[in-house]
Amino acid sequence: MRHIHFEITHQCSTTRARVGVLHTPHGPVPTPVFMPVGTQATVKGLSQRDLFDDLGVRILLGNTYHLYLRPGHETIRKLGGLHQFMNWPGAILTDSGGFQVFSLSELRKITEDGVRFQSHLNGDAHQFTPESTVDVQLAFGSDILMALDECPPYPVSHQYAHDSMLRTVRWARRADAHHRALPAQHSLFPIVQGSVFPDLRRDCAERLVELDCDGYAIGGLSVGEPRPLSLEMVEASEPHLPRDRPRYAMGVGMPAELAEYVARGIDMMDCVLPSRNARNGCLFTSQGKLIIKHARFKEDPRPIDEKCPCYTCRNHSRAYLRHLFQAGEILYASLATRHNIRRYLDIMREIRHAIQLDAFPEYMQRMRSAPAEVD
RNA sequence: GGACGGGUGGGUGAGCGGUUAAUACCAGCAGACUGUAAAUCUGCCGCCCCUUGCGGGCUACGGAGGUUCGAAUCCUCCCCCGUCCA
Repeated sequence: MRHIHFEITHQCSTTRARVGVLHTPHGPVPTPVFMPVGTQATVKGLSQRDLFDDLGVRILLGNTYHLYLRPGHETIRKLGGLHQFMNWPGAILTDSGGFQVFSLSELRKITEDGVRFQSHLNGDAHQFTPESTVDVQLAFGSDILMALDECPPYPVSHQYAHDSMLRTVRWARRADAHHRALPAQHSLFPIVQGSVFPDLRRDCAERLVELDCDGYAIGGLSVGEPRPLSLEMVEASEPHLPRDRPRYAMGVGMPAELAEYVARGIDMMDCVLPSRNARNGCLFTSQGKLIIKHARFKEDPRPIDEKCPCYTCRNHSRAYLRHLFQAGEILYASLATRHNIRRYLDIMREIRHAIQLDAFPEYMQRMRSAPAEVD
């Protein structure tokens, strides 16, 4: 029984890229798609109207660990689920908390049963298991649930990566079995791990495919490994995943890398870079990155990106945005985030368009020779 | 006129005989950020020199003298500022 149906409409004749539609209970999502990260039921700095109506976002991320701790999944369930709680009309994918195994490594302990977290909010202990994280995500009413996994750091030994990967597979089986036993209308994606070892990646993918899930994720990327390795790990995993299911590369990437992932068969990506970097003064443009706090923009009347059609670029100058940033004004975060998310979504639109025209390799060539930084 | 308190690097403000070119915060200038413990974090921040290293030189804690091997730190005088009493 397939709850999330994936329809492939175009395939690149040269690369492994494809264009399709992810049919979710909360509407269709054109792929390849970039999913903005809304960890705490909000993409920091933007309203749901900004995201859905203005930017055209159709799928967002939420986070199980954070929303379980606050406000609590039962609270969200009582308020009608995450969609109703945050008034989001589009689809929602929730991460399982597996990334917090990595990012909050000082505050957790891994056992065969699951992960015991010490809350970063108040120190309370909370046990996360493959089954409980499915339950929590079902309470949210997520369209796509992620299986609990262990995201190991980099570097890690082959032995550790191997043991960790097998545990992640066992957890995925438990999560899948638990999910199938419930009257869910949503889909559970397991996550391919294996650190930077191609043999483990392949092994992991092959084991997870036996679960016949609606989609598969490739995790454990961008945890400090050299950039090329991230792409190599996708190359090692993707051929072993079913061609007719969506593939989700978790936590990537820089603007110039998006097409690289798509070329390797990736349909879904998410990353905090556009939102976090926006707040920290790093803006992405068609001419490369622009650090808005640089003194050279103090009296620059131009928009962030002359070619960008976003609200921020149509209405405000670099000088004004720099002023807002320097002054610590809250409007800055909103305007900057709106621009960066728009930039990512525009790149994805360009990618889809290029694939539809079967001109994707040429598009990649242009992206590879694009400037890294605004001059 | 008198009595106290105080004048420190762009600002606020520590230090009160050597380890002080001088704590901290702010401002300023850069760097980082990849399934968000992040509107965060890191570095630089008197001038000059050597591409260099915990490198060298110069100038600096209101001003001028003095005590001392050594002073932002102690003494004398002067100039400012604040509070209080006339």
